Amino acid sequence: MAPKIKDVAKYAGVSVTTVSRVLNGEKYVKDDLKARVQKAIDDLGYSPSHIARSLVRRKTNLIGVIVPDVTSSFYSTILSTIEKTASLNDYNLLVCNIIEDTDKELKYLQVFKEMRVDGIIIMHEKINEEIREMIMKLGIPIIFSSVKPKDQPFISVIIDDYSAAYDATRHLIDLGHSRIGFIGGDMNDVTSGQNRYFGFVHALSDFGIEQVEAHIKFGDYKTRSGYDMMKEILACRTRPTAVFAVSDDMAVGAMNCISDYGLSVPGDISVIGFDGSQLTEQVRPRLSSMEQPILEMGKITVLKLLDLISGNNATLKDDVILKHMLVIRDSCKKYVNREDQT
Amino acid sequence: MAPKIKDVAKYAGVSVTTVSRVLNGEKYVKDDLKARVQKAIDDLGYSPSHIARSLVRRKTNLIGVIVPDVTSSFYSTILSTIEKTASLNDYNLLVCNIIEDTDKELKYLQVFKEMRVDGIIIMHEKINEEIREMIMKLGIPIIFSSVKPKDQPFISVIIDDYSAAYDATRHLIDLGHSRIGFIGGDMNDVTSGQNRYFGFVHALSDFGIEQVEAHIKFGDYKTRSGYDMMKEILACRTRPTAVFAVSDDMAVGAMNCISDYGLSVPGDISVIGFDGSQLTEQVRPRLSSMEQPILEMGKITVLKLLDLISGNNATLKDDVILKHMLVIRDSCKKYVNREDQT
DNA sequence: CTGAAAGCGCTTACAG
DNA sequence: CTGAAAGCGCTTACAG
Repeated sequence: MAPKIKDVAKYAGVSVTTVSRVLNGEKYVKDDLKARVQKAIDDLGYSPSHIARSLVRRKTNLIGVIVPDVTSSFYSTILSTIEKTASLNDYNLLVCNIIEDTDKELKYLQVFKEMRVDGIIIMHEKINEEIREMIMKLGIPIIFSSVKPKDQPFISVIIDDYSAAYDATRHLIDLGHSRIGFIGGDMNDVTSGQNRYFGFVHALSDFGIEQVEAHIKFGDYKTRSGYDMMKEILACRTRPTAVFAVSDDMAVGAMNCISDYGLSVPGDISVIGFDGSQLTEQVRPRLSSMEQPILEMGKITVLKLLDLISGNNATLKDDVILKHMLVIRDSCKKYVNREDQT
Repeated sequence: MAPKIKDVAKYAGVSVTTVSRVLNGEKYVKDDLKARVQKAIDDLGYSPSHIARSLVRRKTNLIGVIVPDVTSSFYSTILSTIEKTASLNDYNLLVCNIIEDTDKELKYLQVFKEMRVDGIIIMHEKINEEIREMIMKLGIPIIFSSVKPKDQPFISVIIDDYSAAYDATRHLIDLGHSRIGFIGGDMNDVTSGQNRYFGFVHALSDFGIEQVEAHIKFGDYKTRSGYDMMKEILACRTRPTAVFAVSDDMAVGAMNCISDYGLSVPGDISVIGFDGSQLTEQVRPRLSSMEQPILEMGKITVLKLLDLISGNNATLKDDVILKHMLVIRDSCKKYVNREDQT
């Protein structure tokens, strides 16, 4: 059995109170006692039970994290920076991977409650009434990262998805494209579904560009659905000359589809993605993308949560809006009218 | 403040012992009492403190996981299946992301100790003396997943990396290639460095194929290094007609390099990867790969660990060796002698 | 079938 | 500066 504080006290010939004091770096311990205790700790290889400490301190230094899909390039990256920031601040992560599974999510929230985690980070916006209620009842500080669920009082760290989508579309327009396809997300998602869609639509209308319904599809953010949606778009009589997909994964799927159908990116169709995941550099042509500041987003999410936990309520009610950034790579080119060419 | 067991007892008019009993589903509680307690629990919205329970039960249902890099396609996939299996068995994951940072790893092992995790999963094999000692002293059940550190008494769930690499090389040989490049891992890693390298080398020699030193490079398993190593290989006077990279990420880097240099995969150079990550399907051409059974590996790792935790020591000393599997996609083709062609 | 009491391994007033 | 004692929120013999 691992030694306990009592063993250390006995070994050092002091009270457990004194041992506790040197453990917690309190002053008011004479140097010689402190030294004896330290020696006892070293000799016995003692380390305090976090469990027991948590119980009395009413603080676990645990953060529960709900990720929609760790295998996604975007989420794994934001998770890695969340982990890093948490670790730097002596917090540990209880990671829960949810793949659109409300029951599992409820179960995990229950676990978070029983574990008495100090805070929670959620990275999806499919918050139904049941989950919403659960969260409210929990009474645990919570922050949403990269999303902002509809009509919820929760704090988010996000970008302005509407403007980001607008700017991405604008980029294609600036390149001379006027037949622009769109592969959106789930329209039940406000942040990554609706906002990005409306950014796209409004950019089109602001520049007097016609919206072709058949060129507008909605996927689930993953590569596979980007592929499938692109396939449907390519089946149309007239094809778009550019496509905007609201996730890099879908954009890559779209690129693959285009190339599997014997067309070229960006020769025949330009493609722009969204997120700024590492996939953008792993594919050829390298994918232009409207990037989220992923590392900063994860970091700020944790810092903000730690603020909430320590009760810094000043101005904490506000969302943090980070800046998006267009990163141009090789998947988009200027539109050239083929007929003019000949 | 959240209600405690005492509050429930008072509300229901019974002792805390009785409440505890219905909480733990013990028999020997009269139905009417049980009903009253259940009602009290529901009315008060009570849920037991996992912290307090852990303290007395000496069991936390926590598994500490050390991942070398969650943003890697391979590790995020194995992590997701580990999480799934753990969750199904009512275990939770404390996730630690290590990027070759011994200090952080030691710190985390210390945290695992203080947290009194029930078990540990480690997914890298860079176990130096310090870490080894730490692990031994911990006295916590531990399993290595996908790797087997050199000269350590720890149990691993792995494939036969030597044979897998041999078979991957053999595939290229069967396709008629005789100038075969190799992008290996860290030769300090027995599993993914040495074993794969020797599998490659022995396949060559078994088939009487010359080993060209200039075509043999070593990276760090990531896309970037696959790119850089391929660049060095391409700088040689004679180029290989096929390349085997010991991770899919590096293989993709190699493919990208080849294509950036105006050559084609598999037209000019065939490429085969290793792991079977989802990247294989996300790139074009789709990457042939010597695949590890990732999902099974993660699952078995957890189940084996749970066995260890519950003290099933029978035959537990043995590693689990899973089967590798060659998955042929579009990145390799039969070698055709250009001179014969003309 | 039920409850009072001890104990899990710590921290924290309180008293000296 | 130091220690005895209470308490964190549970479970588990033990007794009845």
